[in-house]
Amino acid sequence: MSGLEGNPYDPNCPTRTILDRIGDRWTVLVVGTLGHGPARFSQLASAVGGVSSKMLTQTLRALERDGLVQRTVYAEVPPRVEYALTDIGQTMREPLSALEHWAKSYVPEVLSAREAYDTHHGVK
Amino acid sequence: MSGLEGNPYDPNCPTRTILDRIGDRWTVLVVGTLGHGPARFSQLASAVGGVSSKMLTQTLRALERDGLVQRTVYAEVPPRVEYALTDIGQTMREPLSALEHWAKSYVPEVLSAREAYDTHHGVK
DNA sequence: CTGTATCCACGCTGATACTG
DNA sequence: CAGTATCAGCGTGGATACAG
Repeated sequence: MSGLEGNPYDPNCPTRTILDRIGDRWTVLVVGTLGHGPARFSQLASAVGGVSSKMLTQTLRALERDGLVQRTVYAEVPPRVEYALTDIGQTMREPLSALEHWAKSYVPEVLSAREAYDTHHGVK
Repeated sequence: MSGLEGNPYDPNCPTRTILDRIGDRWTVLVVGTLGHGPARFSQLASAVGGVSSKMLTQTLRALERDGLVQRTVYAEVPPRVEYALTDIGQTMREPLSALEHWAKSYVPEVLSAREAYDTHHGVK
């Protein structure tokens, strides 16, 4: 019964695990970019936009550790490193797309609900 | 083009908006619980488990502000407050379920990928 | 019962500088 | 090119106490 309910700290709760991963600021953007095909570190950096190399590395490492992204280093000079979604990584795009689709459909309403709320209560 | 790509700080990016909301620790649990039907504050508290009243209130207020949850106060003694998903709130359950379903299917693999990774690299 | 008010510690994140 | 190292700031969330 560890789905939309359950202890949020339970490391065995699958939903919490994935939520913790996609809840950060860059993971979804990186997965979305890699969905178009493999990309190099610098390509990802400019495609995502505004991400520091530290954060990009950190995001990529987490994804790699989870088996969602494949990291390939080519022994060249200058160094070339390519990242690609694994098969599992690919499957994650679907629920993410569902979320994106929902967002595009309803967030405008959410935003206007916020305005209305802020108008009737104190806007800070 | 503000979907799985785009500026993560853009307040107009729908995906970012929803990700910011469900990325926290309690929102998904609360929505999941309310999916079974309306519930009172104390019912939510025990159903979710481990949440402080501060955090539960904060989560509920955010959901209410976004028009996803309806808050109804009954002028009784002792006070009774009931929370329920709005129509829009209900629609959000679908993409959340998709995510949950994905999680249940693939997180076991993710977890073993982590173990494998930690074995080959330094485990802390 | 249903919250509100404080205080505080932790972790995430960005900026900056440096390296193979 | 593709990172790593270090540091500092800020927000998020928990504990606790109190209130309508």
